[in-house]
Amino acid sequence: MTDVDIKIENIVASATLGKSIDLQTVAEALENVDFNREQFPGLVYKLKEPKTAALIFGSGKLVCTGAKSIEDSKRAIKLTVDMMRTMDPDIPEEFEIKIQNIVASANLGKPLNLEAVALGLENTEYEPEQFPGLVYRLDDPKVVLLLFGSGKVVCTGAKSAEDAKLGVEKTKARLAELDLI
Amino acid sequence: RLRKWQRKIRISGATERNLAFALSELDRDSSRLGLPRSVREAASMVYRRAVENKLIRGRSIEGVVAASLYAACRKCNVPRTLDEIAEVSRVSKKEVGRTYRFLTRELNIKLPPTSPVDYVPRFASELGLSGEVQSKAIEIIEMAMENGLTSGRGPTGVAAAALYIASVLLGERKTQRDVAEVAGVTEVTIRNRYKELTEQLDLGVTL
DNA sequence: GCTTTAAAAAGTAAAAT
DNA sequence: ATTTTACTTTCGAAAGC
Repeated sequence: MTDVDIKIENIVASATLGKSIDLQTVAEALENVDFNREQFPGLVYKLKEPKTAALIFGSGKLVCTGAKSIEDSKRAIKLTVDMMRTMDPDIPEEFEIKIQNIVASANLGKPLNLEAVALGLENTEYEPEQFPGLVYRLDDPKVVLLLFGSGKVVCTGAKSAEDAKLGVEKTKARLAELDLI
Repeated sequence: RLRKWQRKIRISGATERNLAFALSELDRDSSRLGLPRSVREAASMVYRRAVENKLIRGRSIEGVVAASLYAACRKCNVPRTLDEIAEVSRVSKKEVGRTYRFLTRELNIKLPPTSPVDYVPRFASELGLSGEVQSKAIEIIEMAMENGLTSGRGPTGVAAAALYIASVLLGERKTQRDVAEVAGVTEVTIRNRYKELTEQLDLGVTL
């Protein structure tokens, strides 16, 4: 009844190094880097393994996106910071990493009649003219789901894998409760 | 007190000016879209309610007018797409959509997603198709809805494909290109929709 | 609100073959 | 006419306009 397989598709995490960074120096030392201060204050650093992209800021804070597991996300951040430390030895070894958002996909198994779901389910937005998915906002856990006619689902906004899974399970239970699935 | 009174006059003057501007903007957009007076009145009602609830703050009058008109069209079952609204107003599609969501939420306006059926009369008349073809198209759309073939699909694409099929079935054939043009979708979309409809519904004819 | 990043879902669009 | 690329929606953090 509550068995739903979730696949983590993307993780966004942030870290604070506690020391300001000279982005210009980093930008000049590496090739696989994008940096346009006028366009965006962060320097973009991409890793092939794990396949991620890091946004590094002058304040010493950074954001990592693209990882498919929490472990990979942390590993990518450590690799990125190690790279930065080769240019600035003062960057600390220990720093905090916070998972900010987890995007996961799942399949409810049966197709959904989105028109019916839009009428029966609460807190939904469904505008097929603009997007094929129905937006469903859950309060607990505080996540947002995109429901598709195929029965496939995307859950985003979760801070933990547990919440992402819980979000999908609660959605499935609510749909069953309303006889919409 | 005198000053307070003067400010009030100044403010109400500005309020009236803004309302006059909004209504002229509404008239301009409405006439460009060829909308009947009843829809304009419905839109002005939405706009006035937005003003009463102080929903204009931080938003442009043009944007609120465009969103009010978009909502009124849907409520009156003579829908215009966000693209069409954006074209006649000087508001981007994104802004119209965002303001529409805001207004419907704040004013508790609950509108079901646009039905492809509501696009049939307009598209059909622009194509010069008969009432029989329209009825057949609506019949096809209702079958599609019952079989879950409209979930997630754009209403204009479904309406266009249904009209195309109906025109062929009743011997008033229109080209996919002509139907696509009035519906504002591509021929590929019509093709994809009619493939799905003819494959999954018993429409009795091989196209 | 915008800018930048990544990723899935499914529909639609535009450009390439 | 089919394939590829790309944009729509959702989320969050970062610094600054």
